[in-house]
Amino acid sequence: MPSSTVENYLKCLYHQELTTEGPVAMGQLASAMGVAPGTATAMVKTLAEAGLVHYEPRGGVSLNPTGRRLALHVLRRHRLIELFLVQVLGLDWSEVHDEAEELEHAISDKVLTRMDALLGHPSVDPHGDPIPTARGSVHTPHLASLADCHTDRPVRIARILDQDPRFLRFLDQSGLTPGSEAVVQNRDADADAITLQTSQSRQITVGTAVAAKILVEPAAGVEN
Amino acid sequence: MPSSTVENYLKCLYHQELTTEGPVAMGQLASAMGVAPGTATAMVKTLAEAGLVHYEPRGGVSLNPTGRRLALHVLRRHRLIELFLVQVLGLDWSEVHDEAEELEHAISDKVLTRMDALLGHPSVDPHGDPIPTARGSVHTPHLASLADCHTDRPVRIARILDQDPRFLRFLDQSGLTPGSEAVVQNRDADADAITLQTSQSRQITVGTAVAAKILVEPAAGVEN
DNA sequence: TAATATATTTTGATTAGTCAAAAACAAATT
DNA sequence: AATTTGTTTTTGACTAATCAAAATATATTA
Ligand SMILES: [Mn+2]
Ligand SMILES: [Mn+2]
Ligand SMILES: [Mn+2]
Ligand SMILES: [Mn+2]
Repeated sequence: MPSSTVENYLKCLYHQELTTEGPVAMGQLASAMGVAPGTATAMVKTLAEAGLVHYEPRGGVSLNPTGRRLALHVLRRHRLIELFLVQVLGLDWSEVHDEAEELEHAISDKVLTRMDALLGHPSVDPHGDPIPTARGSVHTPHLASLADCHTDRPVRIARILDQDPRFLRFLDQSGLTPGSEAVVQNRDADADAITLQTSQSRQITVGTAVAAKILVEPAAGVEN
Repeated sequence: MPSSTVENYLKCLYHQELTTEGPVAMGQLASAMGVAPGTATAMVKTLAEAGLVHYEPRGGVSLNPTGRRLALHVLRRHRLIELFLVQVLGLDWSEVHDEAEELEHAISDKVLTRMDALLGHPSVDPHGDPIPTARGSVHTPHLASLADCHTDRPVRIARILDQDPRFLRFLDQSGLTPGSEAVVQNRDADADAITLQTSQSRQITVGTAVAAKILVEPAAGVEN
């Protein structure tokens, strides 16, 4: 069975591929994994050896179907665990990512199946990230962000593209958690500022970089 | 932080010390851990180096206070996880030991604390094994076994000294799970046989080796 | 006491994962 | 076309955990 190191590399490659067209460069993988470049090269060779990726020296690396299936299985474990920790054990959504990063390698399929059932076969985790199915498919609807959605129309926060605990706690404080609603009132490109009204009628201003990490969908009952 | 290998060795030493007077021999540790003798020697040296055990070459090894505290902490995690898996996720008591053997190294104190609270600060795990407290004390009442308790008096199964799934499923089938009651009707030393009546009025005969692994206490309402 | 058996330790290797730094390559710039 | 820059790969080394087999120490037995 794959080591937790292998699982982490595969998951990392999966994430990198989502935001990269074509193969992933060694440098990109190395910095995403927080290892030296040579370490990434060595590891990618063993992943290729194990039949999990396609590797072209100096041409980058990409998951093959086997590797992608495994990556999605790890991701499923990760996200179900996160939701479990929040829903069943009452941990804060800002702290579950790091916990899940360890537990995803230790939990058996039997336990995972029970957790999934207990949670009612959920489709998204506490951050709104989609949970891959047991058969390895992910449904990732295209969502606008606060940086590019309609203004003056109620939207519901659907997904947060950042796991940083500080940032998540800030969103909590601001009432910008998945499920809550908001309206973008103004975008000032020069000032890099986006002003919005939360459902608690608070007015908040954030920069574009932050707004782009907050994905939204039209609020319930609102036609797009 | 200690590696999971270190944690396993410490836990193993703790168990061995319970049934050994004086230091634990290298051979005993090696076979309990399922490693070659030389591996045990090497590992014990690094444990001594790390200030967790006292090691006398050719004289055996024993936990020091630091090592024992750590061992008990791992044991606490192990047993709370077992109970959690049974009570919250509905796994069978015969399969939780192996699961816990992995999870005990992956779970944080924060998660452990939540599990403990959710379970109502339990004192024993699904096998009746006492759960060490967070401060590292274990209450291990002296219990008779079916091999040496009174005959013709109702007893309650309190603890099972074997984690083997096959054995645990056999006990399940026989109605000899912790909490259930039984009466020893007859002991035949020559035949190595102990006959008992279960609370479902079934008659069961087991050998001494098995009876010795089933610890009991006087049934409720019965004066000793 | 000497010989033998048993347990323990040492030695030399192996595997997974890592780093630092040198070498090689590819791309961009002059 | 030649040089500079940036990226990738290679090399040599290290740590944790392990094994097999040789060497050594201790106990047992004769
Ligand atoms: Mn991980
Ligand atoms: Mn998540
Ligand atoms: Mn373990
Ligand atoms: Mn147990």
